[in-house]
Amino acid sequence: MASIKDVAKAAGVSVSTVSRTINDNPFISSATREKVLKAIKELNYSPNRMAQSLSNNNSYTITLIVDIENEKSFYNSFFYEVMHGIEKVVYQKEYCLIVSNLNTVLKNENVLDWLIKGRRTEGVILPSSIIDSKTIKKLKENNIPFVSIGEPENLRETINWVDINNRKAGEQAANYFIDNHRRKIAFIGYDDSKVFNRRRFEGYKLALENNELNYETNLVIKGGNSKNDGFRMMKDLLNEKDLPDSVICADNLMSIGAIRAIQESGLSIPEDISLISFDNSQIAEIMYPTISTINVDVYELGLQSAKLLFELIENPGKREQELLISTNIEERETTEQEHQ
Amino acid sequence: MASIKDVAKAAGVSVSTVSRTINDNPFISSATREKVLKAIKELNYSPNRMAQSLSNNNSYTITLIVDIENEKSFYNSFFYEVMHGIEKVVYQKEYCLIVSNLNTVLKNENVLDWLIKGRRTEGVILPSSIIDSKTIKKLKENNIPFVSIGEPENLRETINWVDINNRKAGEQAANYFIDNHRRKIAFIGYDDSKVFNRRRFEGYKLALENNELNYETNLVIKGGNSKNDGFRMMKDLLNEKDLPDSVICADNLMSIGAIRAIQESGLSIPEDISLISFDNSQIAEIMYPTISTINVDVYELGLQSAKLLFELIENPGKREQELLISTNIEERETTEQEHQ
DNA sequence: TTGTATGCGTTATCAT
DNA sequence: ATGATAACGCATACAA
Repeated sequence: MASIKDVAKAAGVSVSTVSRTINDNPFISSATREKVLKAIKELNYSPNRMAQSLSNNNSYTITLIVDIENEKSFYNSFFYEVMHGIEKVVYQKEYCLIVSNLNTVLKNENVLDWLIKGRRTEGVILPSSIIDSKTIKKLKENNIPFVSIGEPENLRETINWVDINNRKAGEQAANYFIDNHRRKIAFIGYDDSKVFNRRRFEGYKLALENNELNYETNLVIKGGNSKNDGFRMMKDLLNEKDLPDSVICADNLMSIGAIRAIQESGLSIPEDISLISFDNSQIAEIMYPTISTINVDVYELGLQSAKLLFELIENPGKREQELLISTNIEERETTEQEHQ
Repeated sequence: MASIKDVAKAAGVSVSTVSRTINDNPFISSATREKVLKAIKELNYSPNRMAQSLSNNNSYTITLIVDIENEKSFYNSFFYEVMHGIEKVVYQKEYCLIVSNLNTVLKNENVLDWLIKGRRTEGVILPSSIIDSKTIKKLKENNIPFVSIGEPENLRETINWVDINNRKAGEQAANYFIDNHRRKIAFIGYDDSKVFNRRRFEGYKLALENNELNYETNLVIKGGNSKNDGFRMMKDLLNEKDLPDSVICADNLMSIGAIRAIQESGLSIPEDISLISFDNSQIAEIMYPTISTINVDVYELGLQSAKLLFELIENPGKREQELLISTNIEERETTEQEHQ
């Protein structure tokens, strides 16, 4: 493989001149530039990134830490979509994207420490779930810019983060029903241990209040996100004396069980009970009936995270930012479109 | 950040000695080793990977090229699961995994060229779909070991590849039905433009022949893999005079439509028609009924690919290998377990 | 505008 | 067993 020296020799100039040509240095005559460019082409030369890295003290690499509880739990393709958004901007910047699992351990330390100590990354994008004061301290001490995927919780420090606008999303869901003359809007799968879930619930409540609707506690069911959870919660709801005319599922999987419960009870969707869920995956489209959702653009989430990260890399000392990605409603068969 | 020089100074030895200590060189007295180790700990020293890369001419990085037709088509989490398998072995080897999209373009060249020319990768794992003679030539010329995810097609060259044992999988599906005294086994979604699909079909045929069952062409329906495809194909099948007693879906999504069609016709699953599909995702588990599948271990596929890649990296000139990952049957509600 | 020399942090060769 | 030094490929301060 040709090195910068070979090019210099071939072009009859010094290595510095070649280096300047590569890096678009303005102080170079167009005559010699042509010579150099010609030699570069003839030798099929391309700078060695490793050497550039060492010289510039820049790894030209950013890292995505992915949060997988265990090897078999990657059902949820959330991070995969996030990754593609990130990828887009990273390669545009001529950086590389390295991906690693949160619980990878190397030489008795976690990947993040390993990457930082090896000077292999210029910035990191990581899930809010793993961010604590210790991690923040470490990253800051090493001057590694980072952005959190998801709103962090229980944190004294202000950090940069990007998330879906879940409060607005909850509001959107409730407003949609209200616009469609639904008045008894249930919210199932409420789980206040998860920020995104709590935010959606807040939005739901807010929309009710803004429309002077009563907030009925018996229409809010707490629970998890499995299909069985959804089934049970919906059953509970259907056992009440007065039924809801619409349901917001706080997360995606539970909606499948909930729909099943409604169908089993003999009620029809969307006529008797209209249903909306939150999603970004194919599930909503493959079910019978297809599920109306507040569409969550996870690709955009990744894209914006990466953009923010590069802003931090390029302008150190920038103020912390919080960014919320807006959602939109995707009407499918579990809702009807009366209001249009 | 402390460099090897700082450590040398602190320990009162030369940089060579420190380097030897780091690299477990045997010709070093335990006394000085202790001194060096102590200094390393005190200075919190860690070797700079960029410098090691330059000196050793090793990027300590391997690349996964992911095949995404467009930004919105990452529904299928196939590559995400593959990635986790790869990740596992890559970091075990203290390498990094960089991930990039197939159609990323940099400086008028594709990522692969860019990575190779920048000496940023020691090996690459890429989908069979993008492997052609030109790509092979390029990789071989640059001495970059590579392994294909999936059996390649229309290739003169022999290359290293890993795939699911799809023929065996097809056989497994058919044999399962045969063992359960099903005799009219349909195969829907046959698509001979896809290797994995064709292999499954071959296995299906093989199992029939081995059991002296008639191969009935009207029980084989060609088609795609959408839920609507599945619905239509199953409808076609149900319009025949003699119905199948069991159905093998050549791919996952179509099974959802197929099940729907059976249900609409008033037949029951699995009593009247038993159904099996191929999958590795959550879909099979969230449907009503849950779908029996030939379980495809995509994580293992990634893991083995990476293992093979490192074998190639460590033993250049090794003979080409083909590796098939075996499948197993996951019985769920669309089949009954008579044979046990 | 161009060239020379030095440094980036390692490893490897050759002494000792 | 240890040390001095060149080399890896590039960027840059300084000199010309």
